[in-house]
Amino acid sequence: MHVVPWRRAELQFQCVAQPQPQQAVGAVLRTANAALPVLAPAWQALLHGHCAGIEHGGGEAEPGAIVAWVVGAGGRRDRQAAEKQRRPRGRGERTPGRGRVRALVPVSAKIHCFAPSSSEEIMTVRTRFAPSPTGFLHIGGARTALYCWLESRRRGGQFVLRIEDTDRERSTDAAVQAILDAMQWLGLNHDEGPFYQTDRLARYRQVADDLVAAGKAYYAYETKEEIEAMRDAAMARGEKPRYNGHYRDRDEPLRDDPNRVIRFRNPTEGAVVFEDKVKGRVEWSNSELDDLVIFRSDGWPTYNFAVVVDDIDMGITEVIRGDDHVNNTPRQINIYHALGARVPEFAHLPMILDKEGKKLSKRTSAVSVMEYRDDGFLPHALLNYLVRLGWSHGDQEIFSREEMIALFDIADVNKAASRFDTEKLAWLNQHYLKTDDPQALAPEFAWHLARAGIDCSGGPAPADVIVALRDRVHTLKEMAERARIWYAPIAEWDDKAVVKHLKNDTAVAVLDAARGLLLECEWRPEPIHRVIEQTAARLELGMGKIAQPLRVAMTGTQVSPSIEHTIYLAGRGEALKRIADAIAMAQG
RNA sequence: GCUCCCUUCGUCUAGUGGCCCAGGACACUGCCCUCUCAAGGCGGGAACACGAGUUCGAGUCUCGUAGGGAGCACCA
Repeated sequence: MHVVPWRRAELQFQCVAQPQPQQAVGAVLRTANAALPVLAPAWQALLHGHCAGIEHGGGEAEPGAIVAWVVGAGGRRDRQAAEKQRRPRGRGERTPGRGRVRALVPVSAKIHCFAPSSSEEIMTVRTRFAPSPTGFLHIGGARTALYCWLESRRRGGQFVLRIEDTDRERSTDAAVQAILDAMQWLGLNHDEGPFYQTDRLARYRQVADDLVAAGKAYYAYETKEEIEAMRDAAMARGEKPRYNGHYRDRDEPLRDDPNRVIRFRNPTEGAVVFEDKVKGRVEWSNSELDDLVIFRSDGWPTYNFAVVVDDIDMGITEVIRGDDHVNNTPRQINIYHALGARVPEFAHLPMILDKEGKKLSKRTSAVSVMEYRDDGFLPHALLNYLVRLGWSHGDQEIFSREEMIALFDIADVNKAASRFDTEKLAWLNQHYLKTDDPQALAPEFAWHLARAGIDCSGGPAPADVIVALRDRVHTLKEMAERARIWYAPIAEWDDKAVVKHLKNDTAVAVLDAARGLLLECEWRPEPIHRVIEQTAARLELGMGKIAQPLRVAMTGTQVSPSIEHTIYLAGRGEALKRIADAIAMAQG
């Protein structure tokens, strides 16, 4: 794609201060800064309005005049791309460095605004997520889906879900369902679909036939062995394995043959150029490309063909997908051209690696989104983590859904691959555990309790448990485990804890005193806290001497949330019973 | 092998030629707080892959080197 300059700012500067070697830099800058307000509108455009480059005025322009090109379409990438384009020029006429612009005083500044010239400016944005159902939704796919979703939401467009199931061997209904479930759990709702490629076979057939009829594709009959031999021969010559175009210009009559495929007649000359929103300008010589198969001998279209037909039919304007597809893009663009269709924008996202910097794999880390649910992560924590992996907005770490939608821009995504860091995810997860409304968290927590085999019907309200534990755990799974003590009797006593905190001189007195006060007090954490303080005051003991025996009595261990919460959550009856048991144990 | 892509603290990142002897966050670590464990508060160590070039000035622009990745299917 090319950059469409639709606004153009013309700034004219008079040269008053040319930086000289050794000259105080400050003096020059001061001159420049004084000039800034004069050209505020144009300067704003330069700074914020996607400046594509700065040029000396043409031949007729006054000496020192500077013209800035401002593009409407994108951000940083467009600028970089535009700079690359203007770069080739003679050494003698170097473009003035931008720093030097500040050393010039403007005599006039005007911006010409043209109405959007191409249809793409007006068209609503449509993105799509197109997984192939050969397994669960993995982390990389989830981020791609998130970015697609975000981009369509921010720009008021539509998000389409498409299932790419033309690989009949590996696609399963279970995988489709797993992906749908994961998308729903993450809350990435789609506006259209899911569309299934297997439902669209007739359409692919028709488009392929049209291409053949138009001479833009042709039948070929090589066997797989012949193709393989071709590839080996090319490799042996040190070349890239490519189809040799044997049937390209044969014009053989159509015949039935188990090896019959349709190949796309790829241009042999020239190059394919596109502006990737993430990677910047990508250029590909057509001589690197061969005539790819678009229809297989089994009667199904290949991926590269089906995506293009689908994306055209579904009106996709932004193709956002994994890095591994960059190499396919030039081929696909050629197909767009052959079909006379408008080429969408492309954005290829860098990979997500594991902690060691290797490809994510089941062996080293959790890869399925639903596995993260099982491990006790919140969907919005995962989303927040994912959105920051390869993208940022200044120093901000925490993003609500609304903020993500408002702030995200696919053009700001980084180019380099990033590593998945479970510890940072855990931190985010705890952040949301601490700040979310416990009531809102309760259903997901109850799901984890049930999953841990805990019957929460007779125990404390899940929301109360969340409040007591959220400062102490990173995941809901961990929280469910720690919550067990309030839903079931103490299963195991920590001997060390018993010896240290129950079998001592003061424990019985403490437990007895606390029991007396607990019998009467109002059953909420705050009054219970006051009971503990009263006990300490009455017995003239430190809080440690009071809280620890009670803690052991309540949990059988020396670790738990604050003592008032620990007691409160047990409920009055159970708390008193456990204290009585502990007194017996201390005396026995 | 060929083509394309990438490179700032251990990790995620800020960075648009002077605001940078590089900022934030996670992790690590010291102190404070404290009924345990945490959480929290205040500190600390820690990076521009390397080499040339352009420039008065380079993390930022150019070229090269090294390292890493992806693709090269009748898989998506």
